[in-house]
Amino acid sequence: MRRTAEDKDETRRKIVDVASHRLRELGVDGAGVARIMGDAGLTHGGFYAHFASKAELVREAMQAAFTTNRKRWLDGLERLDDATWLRRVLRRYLNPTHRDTIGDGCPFAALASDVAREGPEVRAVMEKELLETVDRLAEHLRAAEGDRARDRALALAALCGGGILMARAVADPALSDQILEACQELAMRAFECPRADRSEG
Amino acid sequence: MRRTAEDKDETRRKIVDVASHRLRELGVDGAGVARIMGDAGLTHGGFYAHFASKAELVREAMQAAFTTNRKRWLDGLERLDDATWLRRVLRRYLNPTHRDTIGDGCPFAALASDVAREGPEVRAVMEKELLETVDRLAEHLRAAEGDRARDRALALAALCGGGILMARAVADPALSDQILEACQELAMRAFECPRADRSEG
DNA sequence: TGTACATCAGTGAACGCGCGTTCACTGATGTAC
DNA sequence: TGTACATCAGTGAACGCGCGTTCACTGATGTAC
Repeated sequence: MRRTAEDKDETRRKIVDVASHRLRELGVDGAGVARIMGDAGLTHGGFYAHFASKAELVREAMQAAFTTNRKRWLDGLERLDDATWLRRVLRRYLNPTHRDTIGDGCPFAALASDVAREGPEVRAVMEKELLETVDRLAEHLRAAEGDRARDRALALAALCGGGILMARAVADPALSDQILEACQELAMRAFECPRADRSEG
Repeated sequence: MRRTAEDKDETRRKIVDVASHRLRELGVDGAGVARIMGDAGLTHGGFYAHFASKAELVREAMQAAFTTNRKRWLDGLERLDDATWLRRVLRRYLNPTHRDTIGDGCPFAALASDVAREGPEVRAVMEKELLETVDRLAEHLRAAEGDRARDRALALAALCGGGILMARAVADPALSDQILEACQELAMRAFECPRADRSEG
């Protein structure tokens, strides 16, 4: 069954991709090596031909999830003015579909309390990826906020992540929707960009 | 070794108390029945004389943690005007000591992404307890926000919980402190109560 | 071109371990007479 | 008051299970001659 180096790379990417979804859905403890390998169409024994440990996979999968998600939230909005840009990003992120598809969604929201219990290596990956996103947000706050743009972006990220987390932690769907709306509104107000009407795809 | 009914109640309370701390520290999966019973000074076999299942304990422990924490954040501030009250609550909650003592801290922040993966019973407990806290916050926003007080309080809770979660998820202590400060500042601005100086215990 | 050999991605059984849960038991206590 | 019995909180061994990890192996491929 030997394949070329390219085949091996492809298998490895497949494992990371599956893991990035299963980790978000099931948590770091909940997503086992055997389950991930099985979903990638492999048996669990071969895992250590690709990764030194589960911890290494967790780090890579988290990184991959962040990369995909940044594109999802931020791409395609390049030509908008800052206020409109922010409104669009908030509406994309604090969104019922995002809330309901945890396996595809924001890895901070999916894994925040798991990562708080992990060691410094995992937290370092989370930090690097969060800051990458925060910097992207800060670019669009700089004109209004100047030197405080990064601090504002940190708090905005906390509000957004916290909003999704709270919306997922309650039982009543109507309340959950209300949380998402309320977080959007507070963010709009904090950044002085009044809420637009509901039109947009 | 039979004890009176009062002794049994006390044992049960002890188990719930230990569990409420261990769950926050180690997560729902990480805090095992044997570990919790051991820390309560018992053997694990006796667990089912007190609880129908681990899930039942998780629900009770979460509830107990919320009750203790509400007192911790909200008590002793009764005579303050709304703006000062909010400033004090934010400084108590978005606090490095709170961040560093996860086992004693806010159960939403400790367990948010765990609970997002749990069934409706656990989420119902989380919802009930979150709303109890949100109502307490809303009382102090009503004068300024009127009918929107509850929505504002929901978003404020998301910002605070998200702030602690993010502060715990990063590796660099200085950045972590900065996140806590930035969240306080954004909340102050959103509720138009300018930041006071650092004095207060 | 044909044959022999080396490589190594992936297989599948097995390791020790801790999980939630069950259960026969022990032994201090409360109750009945 | 003294004795016999019933109660049941707590003990500790055991259950099946899935975990992360290890390892001897298989067999398709690339390379050497």
